[in-house]
Amino acid sequence: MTDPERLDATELGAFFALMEVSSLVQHAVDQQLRTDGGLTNVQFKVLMTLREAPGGRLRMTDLADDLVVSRSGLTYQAGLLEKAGLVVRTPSPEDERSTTLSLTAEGRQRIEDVLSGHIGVVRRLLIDPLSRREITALGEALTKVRDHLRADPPRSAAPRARRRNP
Amino acid sequence: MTDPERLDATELGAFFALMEVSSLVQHAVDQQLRTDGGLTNVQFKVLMTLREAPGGRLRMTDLADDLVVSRSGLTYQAGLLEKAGLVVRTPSPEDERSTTLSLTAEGRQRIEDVLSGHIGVVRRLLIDPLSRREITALGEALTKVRDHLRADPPRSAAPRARRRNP
DNA sequence: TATTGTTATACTCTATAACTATA
DNA sequence: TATAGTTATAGAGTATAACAATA
Repeated sequence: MTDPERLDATELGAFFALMEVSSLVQHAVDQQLRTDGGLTNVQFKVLMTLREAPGGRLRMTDLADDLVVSRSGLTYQAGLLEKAGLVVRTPSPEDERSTTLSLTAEGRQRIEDVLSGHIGVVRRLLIDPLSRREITALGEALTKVRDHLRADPPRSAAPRARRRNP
Repeated sequence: MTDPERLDATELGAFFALMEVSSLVQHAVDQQLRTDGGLTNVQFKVLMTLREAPGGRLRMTDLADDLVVSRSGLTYQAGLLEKAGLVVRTPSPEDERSTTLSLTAEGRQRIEDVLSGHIGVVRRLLIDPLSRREITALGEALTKVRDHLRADPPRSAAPRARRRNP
């Protein structure tokens, strides 16, 4: 199609706008999570992932894979969250090697405390400035890109080989 | 308009797609910069900002403001870049307190070495999957959001008060 | 032997505060 | 007094490798 080593003004504009907007939104969200719930973004993701999981619990390794972090990194974050009472670590009955990380009632409450502000930030910064039409167009374009990225993951984003009980 | 504490499926989809796409693209770009030029994203930004500046040079403080980092943080990065020969620090003649950071020939070359791969990644991941129409729509929506974000900066993203020689 | 999770450790990056030198 | 830049220092977070327990 076009020269692969060049981007025209429209293409470059879309790229720069994407990076700037996501960075500003991310920054605002980080701040909101910290202010409203004393959570970092990673910690929020841990809690949200647990909440989505059946029973609000996941094995450490599976969770680490979901979040694409090292197991030792997750151990560190789980320690912080457990100390805060938002999560508990319990040995798994079926496999004594495993640890199950479970959301506590406090953890669920913390998500509640934070979620409406979270949504508020997103709405105010990203949604409100756009017409319905533009939101749809934005979502469709980005979803298309995401599907391509997932189909052909850029090396480092590739999910780890998932070892399931054989 | 709508309930500020809720986002419908379309709105939520746009938000999630934005965060996932930007994160994957950022990750791919980081890797490309590291592989092709041994540069982190911050270092690349330093070099690019210098290249855009008249004479390829900027005062440390001005550069720190541009990049929204602390001066000590920039000192650290400037040290790395200088050790790599991509940049030189020279005392300013007009104001003996100031240090001017300048791009070296090597620094310019390094940008060249990295830039086509950089553009290639962006094209391959973000541009190629989209039609021309979609690229335009994406850029327009994001530009609109960006303009709003800049007009009403989310606290922490506010540019610092710029002290100019009074 | 392989896997789970933790620990010990090292490294990168960032920022705050103290400091030096100019203005 | 105020500003420019560096340095000393500390803190957060990440990962790799070694380890203990279990499969």
